[in-house]
Amino acid sequence: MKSKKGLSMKDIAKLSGVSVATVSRVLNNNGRFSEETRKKVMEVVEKFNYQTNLVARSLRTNRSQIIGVIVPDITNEFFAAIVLAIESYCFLKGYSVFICNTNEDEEKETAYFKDLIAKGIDGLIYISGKSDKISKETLLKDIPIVFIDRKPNISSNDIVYIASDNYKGGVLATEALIKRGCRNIMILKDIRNLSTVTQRYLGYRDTLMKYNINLGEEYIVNVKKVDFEEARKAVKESIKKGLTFDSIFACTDWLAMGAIAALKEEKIAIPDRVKVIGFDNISISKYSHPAISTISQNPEKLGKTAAKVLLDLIEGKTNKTTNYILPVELVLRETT
Amino acid sequence: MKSKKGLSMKDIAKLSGVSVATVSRVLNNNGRFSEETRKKVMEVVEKFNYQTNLVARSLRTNRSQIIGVIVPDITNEFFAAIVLAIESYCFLKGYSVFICNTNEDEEKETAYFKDLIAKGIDGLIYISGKSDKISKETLLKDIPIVFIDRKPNISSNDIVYIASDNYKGGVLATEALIKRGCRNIMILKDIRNLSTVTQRYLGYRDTLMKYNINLGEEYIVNVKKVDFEEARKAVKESIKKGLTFDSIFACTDWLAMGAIAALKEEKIAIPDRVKVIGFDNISISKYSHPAISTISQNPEKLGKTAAKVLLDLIEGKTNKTTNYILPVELVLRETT
DNA sequence: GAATTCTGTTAAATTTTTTCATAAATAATC
DNA sequence: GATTATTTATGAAAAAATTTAACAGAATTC
Repeated sequence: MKSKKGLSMKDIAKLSGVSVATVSRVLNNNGRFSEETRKKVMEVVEKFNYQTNLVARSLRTNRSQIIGVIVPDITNEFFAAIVLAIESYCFLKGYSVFICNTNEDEEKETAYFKDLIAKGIDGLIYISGKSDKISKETLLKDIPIVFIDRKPNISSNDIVYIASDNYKGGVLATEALIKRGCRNIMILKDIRNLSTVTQRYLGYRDTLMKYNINLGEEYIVNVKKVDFEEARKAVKESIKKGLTFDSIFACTDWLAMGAIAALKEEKIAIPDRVKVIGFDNISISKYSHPAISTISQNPEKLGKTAAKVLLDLIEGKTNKTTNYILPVELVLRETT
Repeated sequence: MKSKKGLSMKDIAKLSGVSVATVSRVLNNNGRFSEETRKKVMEVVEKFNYQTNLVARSLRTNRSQIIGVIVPDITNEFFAAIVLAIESYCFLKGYSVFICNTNEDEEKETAYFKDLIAKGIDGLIYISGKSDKISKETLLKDIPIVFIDRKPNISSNDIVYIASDNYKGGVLATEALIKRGCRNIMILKDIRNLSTVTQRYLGYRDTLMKYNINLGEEYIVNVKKVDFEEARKAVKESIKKGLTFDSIFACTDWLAMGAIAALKEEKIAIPDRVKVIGFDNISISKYSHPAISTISQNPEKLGKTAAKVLLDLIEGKTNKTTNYILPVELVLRETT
């Protein structure tokens, strides 16, 4: 693959009869030059459709106008929406984004992180990553980092954390069920204690306490993976064990989907005998049957906020390290 | 944001008492060096966790180990699955990917294309892009390009086209409906004549002909946008107009979703009075009510194939410009 | 003693930005 | 109006980190 290399500044300089430095000055509107030379240079630039070699610029300036986004799974609608928002904002501001799917694989995360640094990214957005492993290395290079969704267990000047109000979401979901007469509320959640899930759980727990509801450990049903099948099996098992519950707070819409499948199979009427509420408000929750009540997050806002904060940090427009907690909303549909 | 720049080869050279070139040779396992020096160098490299500056390498070698992916909307599950497959394969092979959402905006497409070239990408995957606008510029720089899904209206040595067998999909869908007794089959499709949709339509048309079914123009219902609401409105309008149809072939699952919503609102029984079949087999089609029969594509295979072909082209392992048409499958569910 | 092999050094190349120096033009001073 | 001071425009050269090619010296083999 021989590549017909494009013109370089040197060529432009020669063609327009000035020095390389002058071309650079004109192109970047930086330093002094006469109107006359500007015109001369720009004519040649346009005639030959000259494009700056961004690799060379990056080497020289140590700035790349590139950020990295590390995300578990872009196939997940919620993450995809966040990424889209990041990408859109970055495009507007002249940044490109490296997309890095980790599938929660720590090794892949570390490998990507190193590679991104070596490629000279200006900043990094970490969506729900494992976040602990890289802490030390991260802090050595100091590019700004923004965490979305999952809280990092490290802190630094250049680190910001952005998430939805998961605690409030847990409260809203639980209260919605209690207001509809439920007392035996099962919570269906990821077994790993991710900050997001933990917050939702705490909202649930505190709300039960507030209403003087006391439930045994068996009402906390953990699944190994946030996945339709896992949820279906777990709920089915609880039914088989004879657990009496009148509602399920699923910490994810996909878990809710699985729970509903189990209930249907057992011919348990929704919402009459058991009510269900999910979390995330992914599109499927609206169109599945029955339509799932849920707590909606705003992934666009999460993504845009993250991108904005990161770019501001990169460009030195801010250096405050405040965290952002975005509001959630209760969406009532047919399962409650 | 002062950046504590990492060590350079020069530092490693100094620290291990050899020359820069020697360090390079050791690191790239290129040229000759003694085992002794190798050890000396690697010790220092590991001790200080040296990372090659990929920007400098890229500048010198004119190779970046980066590819670009231009995609209309990563939020679309089908595209997301393709992108994930691309990314996974690239990661395995040591490439990173720039993700570029265009939202079908031609200007954004062109801007991204230029930027990607300036950033020195080694190759490009175009998913269902507008593909015509950039043709000339594309061919000037000669990096290999692989098109997925939508057929480019240009051809070149370095261009490959990969898609599902959309024609066959159209045939399968239409035959499935005919076999279930349908004769008045509406086709619901995107008004833009994208190669994918056109192929599906031709499959439909030819199948009707094969079975001697003759339908008026009014059975071809076009929507401006592939979108739930558009489909709902369009189908509703056809009903109001008094069109008699016993089935709908929707060229996309999302269109099928909208069609079903319209039918439900009009209290038309599915599949008893009207059967529906979609295209793509996105996850929602399985879980919506009634579950949608559809033609399944294999986005993972599309993405992986595209990535493999592109990387082979980049690395000169192949230079054949064959196109790939991947098989589709009929998935029967409740709407037929 | 010549040819071959091995090892390491030096210098050039990639493209852009920046610093420094010089030349030219303009303004300020007496 | 001549001299100095200031401003403006431009070019030359260095720097950024790496790879590669040319080269030189030493060791080995024939």
